[in-house]
Amino acid sequence: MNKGNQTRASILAAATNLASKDGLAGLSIGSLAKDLGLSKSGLFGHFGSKDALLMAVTEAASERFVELVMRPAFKEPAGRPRLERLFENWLDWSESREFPGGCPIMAATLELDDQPGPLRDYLLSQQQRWLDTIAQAARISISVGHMDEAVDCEQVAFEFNAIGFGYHFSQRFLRDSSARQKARTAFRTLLQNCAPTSPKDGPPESPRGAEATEETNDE
Amino acid sequence: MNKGNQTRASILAAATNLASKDGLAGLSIGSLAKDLGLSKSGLFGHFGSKDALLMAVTEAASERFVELVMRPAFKEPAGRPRLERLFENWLDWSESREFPGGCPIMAATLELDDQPGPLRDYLLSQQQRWLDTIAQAARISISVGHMDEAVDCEQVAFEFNAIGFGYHFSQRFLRDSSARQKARTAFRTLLQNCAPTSPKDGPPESPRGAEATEETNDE
DNA sequence: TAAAATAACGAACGTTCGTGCTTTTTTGCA
DNA sequence: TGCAAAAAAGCACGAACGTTCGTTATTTTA
Repeated sequence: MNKGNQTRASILAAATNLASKDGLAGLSIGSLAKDLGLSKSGLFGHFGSKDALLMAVTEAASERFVELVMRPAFKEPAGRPRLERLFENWLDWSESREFPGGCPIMAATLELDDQPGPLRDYLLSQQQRWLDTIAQAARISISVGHMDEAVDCEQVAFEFNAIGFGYHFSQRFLRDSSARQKARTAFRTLLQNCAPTSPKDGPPESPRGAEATEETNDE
Repeated sequence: MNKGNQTRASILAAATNLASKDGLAGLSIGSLAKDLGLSKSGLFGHFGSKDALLMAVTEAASERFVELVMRPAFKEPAGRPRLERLFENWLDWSESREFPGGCPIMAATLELDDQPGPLRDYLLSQQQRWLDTIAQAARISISVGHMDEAVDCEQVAFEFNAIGFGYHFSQRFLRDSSARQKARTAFRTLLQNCAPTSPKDGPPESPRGAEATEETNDE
């Protein structure tokens, strides 16, 4: 590996750390350079602009997410085990030592929800990919008989994701030490509600997500 | 009302707007003054420091939250209706025209999870109050027979909150037009899972939250 | 209506921001 | 070992940041 790419990588690592703690907006080239013992201009030369640096940080984190969270889950057998693995990997990722300030993608997502531009576009595509992966895993779960056919897979993805957000909030902001257990409990309930009508444990119940058109009073 | 308090109020309103879109970190006195047609120093004099301004914005939003979300829910009968009202009010609040960039409290929460100080302390106390309110409403629901006695109310608060976060994400970042419906569905499922063992509709099921000590492999 | 208090102003402070230049140092290859 | 290329540093810029100052204009109180 070149010297250039090498320091570029170390810059990205330090930048990820900083962005994790202070957000993308809180990431300044000056402080980043000081942390690394580099000059501002020397660091700057590696990326050409602040926006390019932010994009590079985001891309790096995103690729790492695929590597650590998504990819290993596909070694699990299709269906419920894969979904469970996706969930556990995500929690692990969220409290990884790699991100002392929490998942930078989630932080960036909430930071950029009203700031259009290529960075938001990229994040959006990645988030949709993530939700698609969950929904697709749910669809496979149905086809292998781990879930009821009436289950709404988009709804499952929504709730899967919601539990993750709730966990992140409880863990990082509230510092609730039982956050992970609560997230696990919520996730188990979610899967349980999706179980086929004749599972080996638990009584039958009405599967969720079948009520596409329902009575909604307002809106 | 004094002239001073009057402009102070208008400053707070404009600042809330700005913070809603760009986050607390993105709120600058210069741009705020320009928006209002004031001088920087004139605006500055009302608060004495940037931190004080941020705190004032947060307090104002928090008080408004109590007024618009929490308070009206207590006009509903105790139990399930109150919980439902809390939830709907929260969703309404989240997409209120008052906050073009989404709930500033939620944004601040995710922004400050690693920045200790009085502002974080205040937000933490408010968030805990919010979660306590939900848990307490669940406890009352049990006592009036709307929920099973085995229900873990802290767990309910966690999931209630998680659905709200998931909604905020889907609505504001993904721009998913069915976000609200998904959130409603998730919430209805949550309540359904908490129903007493002999409800008038739906088959019996194992109530949640009773598994305090369980097998957890790692961690 | 006169006096006291407050609100708002404009200019300037020192600092940090991102970003260009130019120069020096380091690296990798013939 | 010498030399071109790449990397890093140095310096400077214009703008924006939060903040302080002294002064003027406007309210409020007496």
